[in-house]
Amino acid sequence: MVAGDECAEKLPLTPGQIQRRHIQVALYALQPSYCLYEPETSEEEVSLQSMQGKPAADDTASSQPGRLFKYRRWLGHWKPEYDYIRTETELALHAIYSEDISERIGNEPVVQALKELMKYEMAMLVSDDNDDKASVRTEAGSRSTHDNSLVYSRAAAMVRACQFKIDDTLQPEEIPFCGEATANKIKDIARSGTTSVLEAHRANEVVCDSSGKPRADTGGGATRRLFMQLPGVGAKTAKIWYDLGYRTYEDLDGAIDEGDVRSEGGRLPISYEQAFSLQHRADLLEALPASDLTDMQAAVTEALQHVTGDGEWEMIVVGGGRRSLPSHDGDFVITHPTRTTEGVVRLLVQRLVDQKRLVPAKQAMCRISEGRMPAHLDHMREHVVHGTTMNNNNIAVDRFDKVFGMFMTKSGKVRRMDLIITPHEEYPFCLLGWTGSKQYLRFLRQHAGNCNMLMRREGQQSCVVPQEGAPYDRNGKVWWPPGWGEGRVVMDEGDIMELLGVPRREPHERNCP
DNA sequence: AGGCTTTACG
DNA sequence: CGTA
DNA sequence: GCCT
Repeated sequence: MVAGDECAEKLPLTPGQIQRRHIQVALYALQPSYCLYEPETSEEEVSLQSMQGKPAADDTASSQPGRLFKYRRWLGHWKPEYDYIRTETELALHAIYSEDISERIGNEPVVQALKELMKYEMAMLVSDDNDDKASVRTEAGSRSTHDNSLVYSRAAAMVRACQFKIDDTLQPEEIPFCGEATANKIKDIARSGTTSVLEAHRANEVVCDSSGKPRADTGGGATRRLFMQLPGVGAKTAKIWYDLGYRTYEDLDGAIDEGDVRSEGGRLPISYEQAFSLQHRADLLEALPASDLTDMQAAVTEALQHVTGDGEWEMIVVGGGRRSLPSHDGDFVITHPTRTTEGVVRLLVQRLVDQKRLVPAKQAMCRISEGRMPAHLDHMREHVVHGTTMNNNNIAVDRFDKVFGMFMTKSGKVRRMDLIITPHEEYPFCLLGWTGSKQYLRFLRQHAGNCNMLMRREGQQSCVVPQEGAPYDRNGKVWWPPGWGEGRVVMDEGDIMELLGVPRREPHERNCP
């Protein structure tokens, strides 16, 4: 939007523009916690009042106050400042995503159906290796399965937050991210509990798009999704197995028993990691009882104590478990108030394997990644020094040290366990990022204007490391979002949300499916 | 017309 | 290729 | 497929 860009040069700022800046600050926050601060135009003191929603006098030309007012029934309430929210994404962050609520209202069955559709789309996600970027889009505007899974994911989230009971009188404009095609499916589901596309997937049939054309490579959805539930089996492998004619886990068992595996000259391509998952599928597909989480916590704490001689490590459950959902694995963030976390991962893994609590890499999935945040930081500094624009891509990747492995419980069960180790300064950001949900984070990132950061046409970018210094504008002048200043550091997740200009949400309120 | 995470590690 |  |  040309008008909007010019506006940014002049001020006063609209709430939307202000928030875009918070994002810059918070984004470094969000993922690896380093940020390219967007300088420019910021000598003015931004008043809290303007942040609260009074539009700048001249702003109404380029924005449309109240455009989202039609969603008030969905959100369940409305405040004057919402009139100045510009995007569905930002509005979405004002909702609460709690299973309890959608359950009580009666929309949870619709959520589950949409979620199931999303998973089928992910199972269809096999790189159609043919097209170069030029021919990616087929005429009708329908695109990749990834796009479709995004649609379902967002729709499922919107339905979970929806404050009214959905029935078959639903209109497309009533719920964000639900246009005609999605609204029709939702109506089907509300009426009958299912919809044709879903039934086709469940029956392993080829699926048609909204214009009625059969989509290529969409057969076998149910079977492919079944196979994909095994750790180490992705969309590609699932499709290969399906295409070879396997339909059940028992089929795969049989192939192995008969020595019909490819590594022995047979047909079935299966890695030892995948074979391990298949063998222990009963354990791995089970939801974890709380006792397993405490078991993991105790074993890991002991190991940390043993390899560092230090008992002050902090370890907290993240992932679905922290959002009070039953989960199929144990996710933990580990930090230490004073000690360096460098090099701890390897020692930790070694100890856990020695203690027979972690299945060694030779037998099953056990992946260790050592983060490279220092390298990343150097990289950014180099760009700042040279005044060049750094590719924003690097901001989005997670560079924490981590382990993805198979844990043995005391009761002899095999469970997936993820450990993420972070320096103490990064702790709140790491927590937020690993608590999810995935879709909540997508909204957060999109709101943060992830892309805008690299779209600076000119000028320098300042690199700001949280708690090492203040953000600057182009003139070297310090600029902080309202409520923030020199001495204040991010202490918890809520601070990050505040910097991003979105309401604070407890973990159980971030359950976008 | 083009954005929707993104990419390093094993 | 699969992982978060 | 939905949004800007």
